[in-house]
Amino acid sequence: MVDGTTGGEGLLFLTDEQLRKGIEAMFFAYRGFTADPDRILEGMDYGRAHHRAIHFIHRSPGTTVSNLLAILGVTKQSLNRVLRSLIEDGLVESRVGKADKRERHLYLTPKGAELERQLSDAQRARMRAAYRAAGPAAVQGFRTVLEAMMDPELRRQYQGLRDGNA
Amino acid sequence: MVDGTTGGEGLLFLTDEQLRKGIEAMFFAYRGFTADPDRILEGMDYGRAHHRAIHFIHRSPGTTVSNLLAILGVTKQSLNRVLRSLIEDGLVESRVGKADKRERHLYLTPKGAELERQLSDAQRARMRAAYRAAGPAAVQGFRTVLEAMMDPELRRQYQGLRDGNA
DNA sequence: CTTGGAAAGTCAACAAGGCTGACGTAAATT
DNA sequence: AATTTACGTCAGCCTTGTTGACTTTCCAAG
Repeated sequence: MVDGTTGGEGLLFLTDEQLRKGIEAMFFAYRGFTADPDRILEGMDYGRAHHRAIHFIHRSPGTTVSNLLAILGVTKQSLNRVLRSLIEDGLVESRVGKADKRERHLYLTPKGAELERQLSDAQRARMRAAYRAAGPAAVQGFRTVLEAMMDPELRRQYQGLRDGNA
Repeated sequence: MVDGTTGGEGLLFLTDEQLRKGIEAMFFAYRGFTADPDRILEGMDYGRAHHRAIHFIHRSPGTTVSNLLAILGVTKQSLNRVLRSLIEDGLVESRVGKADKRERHLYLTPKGAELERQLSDAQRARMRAAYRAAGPAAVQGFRTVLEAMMDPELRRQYQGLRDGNA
């Protein structure tokens, strides 16, 4: 179907074989991407789901449960299980909203921030090594392709995200 | 720690903020990456684990269970459950090895190949759209960074993999 | 020929982290 | 006053990962 010779110019990067390579690169790279935090989390009572919650609360302090739900793309029951344990263990604080008292605003406690730092240090270290090895131009391309792979809705989450916290 | 001003030249791509963006890009992009096959699989009795097995059997017909184990990075009990259902349903064929009769060589049946095609068509379509939108230079960078992110052992799996099927 | 160990398969039990459905409560909105 | 929204929770289920124990088959070394 895609023969790479259609245009005669440089469409060889769109062959099925090149696409397969890209697909496998995503698979193997994602394993590396999660490996370090996973290693830190194992042994604690937490897993990848906790890491994700902590990450996004750190990034958007005061975010609501609804916002988090939209970003993470899980059900509230699933998120609640994770959040409950984090709150019980004193890593996350849940404050009733001032303007709208139905909402819960989420913050990392100092203890939560400490774990966040530990996890993201590990993840950033790998990322930094990869970036450094690949160079700025490659990083630019990396980000461009990833962005193009996202669902449009998630792309908006990724780019903007200043909305919703009016 | 990383201030981006150290060299005076172009190290801004190594700031913590840039790294965080990269981390989130991986997170959101991976969701898109798996979304289409997941959608096809839901309703069938299969999941992402079945997809992965089918993909790598398609790519390396005649591969052994051990090889697959090494590539997928799961326990044999986990893989076995998946493989068993695929074999029972007639998507995968397991042939006793000629040279070493302990080994099982795995092949897709026509029915298995048909599902593989369906799944990878969907995944490739998204990949192709992303590649096309980003352009060849970006794709080059994308692959370079992903490769740098892999664990060394997995990078070897990714690159080589003509071995092991003596 | 015997035996050690590798490859594969199987059973049981368990955990994380998804899901649906149903229900409750408080607060905001209409 | 009625409805909708935001959140929490209980119960139950599924997929996919895990460990541990055990068996069968088979190759290869002693």
